[in-house]
Amino acid sequence: MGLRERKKEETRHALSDAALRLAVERGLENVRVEDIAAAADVSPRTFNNYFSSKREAIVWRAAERTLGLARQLRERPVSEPLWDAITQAALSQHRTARTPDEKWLSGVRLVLGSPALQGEFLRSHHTAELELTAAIAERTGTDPERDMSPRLIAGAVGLANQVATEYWLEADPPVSIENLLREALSLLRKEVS
Amino acid sequence: MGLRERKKEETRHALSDAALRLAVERGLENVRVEDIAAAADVSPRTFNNYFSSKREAIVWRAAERTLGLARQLRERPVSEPLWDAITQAALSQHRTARTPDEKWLSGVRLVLGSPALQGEFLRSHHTAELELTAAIAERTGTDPERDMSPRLIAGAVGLANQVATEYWLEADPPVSIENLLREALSLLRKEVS
DNA sequence: TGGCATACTTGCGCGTCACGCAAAAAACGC
DNA sequence: GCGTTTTTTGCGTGACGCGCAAGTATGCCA
Repeated sequence: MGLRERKKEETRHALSDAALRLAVERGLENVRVEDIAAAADVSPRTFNNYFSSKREAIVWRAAERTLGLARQLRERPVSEPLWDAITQAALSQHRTARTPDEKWLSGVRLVLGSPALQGEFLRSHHTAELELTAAIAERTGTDPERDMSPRLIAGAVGLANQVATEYWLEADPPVSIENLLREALSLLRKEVS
Repeated sequence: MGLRERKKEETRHALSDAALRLAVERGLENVRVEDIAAAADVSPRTFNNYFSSKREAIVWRAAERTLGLARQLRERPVSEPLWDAITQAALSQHRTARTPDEKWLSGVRLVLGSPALQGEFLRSHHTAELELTAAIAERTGTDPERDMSPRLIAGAVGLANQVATEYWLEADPPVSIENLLREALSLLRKEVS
């Protein structure tokens, strides 16, 4: 990977980070694209070469996170039962981050609290689910064009993730997100009947 | 319901309809708020008293549709098993519209095809799911603040709807959406294990 | 029926945004 | 080094979202 591409990745991260940080600090409405660009030491016009809106920049990291789930799933032995593999892959997504990850927490709060960001978030999440669908279909040897089940399973996993996160955010006293996720996944198995 | 509120509803529908129609006709990018307002015979400024963006206006009808599911569910006898009631309520949502409902079809195509609208659509859908969650919790006598299952079931229903619609749109040869939805719901019951 | 209070509409103006275009600058390969 | 390709940047434009205050329609009670 040449200098060119490394720099691009760097800039992308810098912009996304700056966008999230500033938005958490002063609230989404009080951050102009100009500010983000300045924080990443780049011209305002360049910002739009990377992201087509503030929202997209803020949400980008979260989307990456979700794509990681699909990657993790592909790396698991095919001998493992599907649902187990999914559960492990999903759980490992949350283990990569340190437990109280304050930065992520404020990010989640911000995103889930702002209607404008919610839409962007759900959209990116939906896009990432396509990747997960492909990974599942590959593993089960199913054609996702004909059979809805890979898509449905991917959606169910996304749903579990989403709901677990929602409850984790509100939980008082705090609960570990791993437990919530595990519970959500197992409830989905049992209660949907 | 007084004249005042009736007129408001009327304007709201006129705006939403005009927005959808124009967007389908000329493509989202070629419709200005000004055009929508003109088509609904209202000042541009008034448009923003009803909707805070083009996207919101276009998606509004779809959101209403989803809220109907929750309403339908509440009207079903509590003696009926939950999953049956949900299935019937979901199916009836699609029966209210005439089968080939060309208008709805182009709307769906438009919405699912445009990234900007997808986000807005998913967001409104997500909001409507809260209502569905409440309806389910009420019916099962569960506290949705403590127990994730109503939320998960609502999400699963939304997912089935979404996936069924996606496949229905692509199906060649055409398949009835009722069958797809029924299949999605039953796959969710069985395959999530 | 008249008249007042309330709610809705409208015009204006401002700051911001997304993006096309073309020139300058940087990284690459030979 | 040097020409090529890719990226960054500045500028300009059309549109948007919304606050504000004045105008207009509706609801309601005497």
